[in-house]
Amino acid sequence: MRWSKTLIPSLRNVPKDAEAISHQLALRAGLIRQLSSGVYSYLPLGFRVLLKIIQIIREEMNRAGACEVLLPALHPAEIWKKSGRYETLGEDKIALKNRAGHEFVLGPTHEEVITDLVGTNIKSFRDLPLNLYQIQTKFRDEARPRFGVIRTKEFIMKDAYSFDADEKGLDVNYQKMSEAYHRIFTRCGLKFQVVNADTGMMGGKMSQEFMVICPYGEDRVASSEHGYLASQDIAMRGNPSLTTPAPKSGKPEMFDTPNLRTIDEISHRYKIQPSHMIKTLIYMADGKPIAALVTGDSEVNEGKLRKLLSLKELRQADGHEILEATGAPVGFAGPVGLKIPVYADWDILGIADAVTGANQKDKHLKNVTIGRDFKPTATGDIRFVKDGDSAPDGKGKLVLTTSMEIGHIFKLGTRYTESIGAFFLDEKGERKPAIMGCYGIGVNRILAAAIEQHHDIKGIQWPEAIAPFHCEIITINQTDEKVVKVASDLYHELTAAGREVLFDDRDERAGVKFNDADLVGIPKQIIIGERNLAQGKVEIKNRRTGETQLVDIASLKSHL
RNA sequence: CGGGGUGUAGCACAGAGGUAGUGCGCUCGGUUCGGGACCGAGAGGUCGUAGGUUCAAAUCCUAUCACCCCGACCA
Repeated sequence: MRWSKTLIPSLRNVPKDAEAISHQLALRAGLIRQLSSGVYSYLPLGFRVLLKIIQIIREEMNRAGACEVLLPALHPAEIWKKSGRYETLGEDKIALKNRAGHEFVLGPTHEEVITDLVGTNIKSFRDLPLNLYQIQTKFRDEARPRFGVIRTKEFIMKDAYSFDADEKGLDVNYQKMSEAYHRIFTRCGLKFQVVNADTGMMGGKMSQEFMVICPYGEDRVASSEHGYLASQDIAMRGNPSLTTPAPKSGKPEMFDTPNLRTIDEISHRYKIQPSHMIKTLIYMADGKPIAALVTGDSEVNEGKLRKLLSLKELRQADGHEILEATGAPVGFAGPVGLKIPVYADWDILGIADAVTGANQKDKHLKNVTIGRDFKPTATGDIRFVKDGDSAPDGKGKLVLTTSMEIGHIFKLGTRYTESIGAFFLDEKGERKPAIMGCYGIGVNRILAAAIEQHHDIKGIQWPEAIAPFHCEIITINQTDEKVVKVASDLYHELTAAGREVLFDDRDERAGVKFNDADLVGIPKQIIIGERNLAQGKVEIKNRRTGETQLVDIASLKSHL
């Protein structure tokens, strides 16, 4: 590809307000262009990277025994309604209507359509197992697109769905896919780890996330040096078994806090450590109010609380419900005198003489001590883990790292096959729903992750396997006939030999071309200038190591 | 959906009631040319959009839209 005939923008001349490194470099190196919030065009350089990634995914899916299909981006809402997920899709869903008034969903995910498709095509256990995948654009009306290409409204996903006759079969497929994912991400040059994850709204029994550690991910992973590894959403911690210190005070005392509702406001105003405050949150648990207590510097993990209490539904109470449950408006709840069940995090056992809400408008209490002034219904691990918490196995401490999710695999079970209808007859002639697994990869995120993990101050250092080109030919002086002749001969020769070559044939100064080449990050640079040409030599530079070598033109190919 | 911010040339920004500006990029001419050159001459904008105040609005007011950031949310 000739640089001058390609849509590569002027690389010095690109917005520099981007947050994530991958976003900034993707813009500056001419891979992408923003169209609107969370929607990007891929320019030739970026698109070639996507194609490389897609090719690797195809090869590995094939090895894992999956078959490629292509499902429509528009799904009849009827199918979604059957799964029960349509109503709850909420913000995520982009719906359209046709002229007849029928509603369509612009596919945020494809469990429903694939299950419908498979359901009408399988009859017998002999038709299983089945593993189908596609690589397709997904649309999600993300509330907040972020970090450039890392979270977008429109993105390319490889999604695979397995259907099995029994649990054992699902385990086999799940394992195969897990191995395929390991190979894919390794081939793409990524360092990653696999963590147990929350199954979230998808339901199902088991799921694992493939996480890439980088400073601009949205997710946090908790790990211990003894091998504990889990997403922060579900990470547990060891019981610190705290004993409550003896209170220094006699009894709780009320004080005025006009219009001070948040932990921040009170800790600032009265110089109290947030860790010495009891944050009291009111939830509606299966329709009944409960209180959850954590220290002021912690956050309640609703997922953990829900599990601990075996609840179906848990949501934050609204202002009206809080007033009813505590007798005070939002911001003044506290455990003392509360009539509803109170669940305290273990941390609360470790503080005496704490500050908390008084259940009266504009009032808080100080000198509140657990056990003496209130008795929780139960204590447990109900907050998000923090750096330095002890690991749940009691061995070592937890460390949190920021990371980006690039793949997710689920054992779904029969949720969709039952509701949408994908049944088969087993050996005994019994009608059974197929057992399903689903497996997703964010293709664009691999591109972002690769940049996050492979760059330096000058630009991108593409891993060989997904670099947009194998090498870049740079002419030092595009007006020198001999240089141009040698360069374009070489370009044609290498291209004919199957090498992917970018030919920087612009009439720019050498410095500009060198800097652009380093920014774009193609692994090998072939530098052609009259000085070396006089000796019949050209220079090869390795982008990653910076090493250069002078070689004879004739022997160039053997050096690439 | 809540809180904050920004919309002026392709990009980054300045202008805070009275010829529409600067830097980079772009075009042309010349000198240069192995790590982001220099000189000279140009082209390019109904100042996001709509309404209002005013003799006069990029500037003040109102509404609206877009984008960014922080939260809420999130396969």
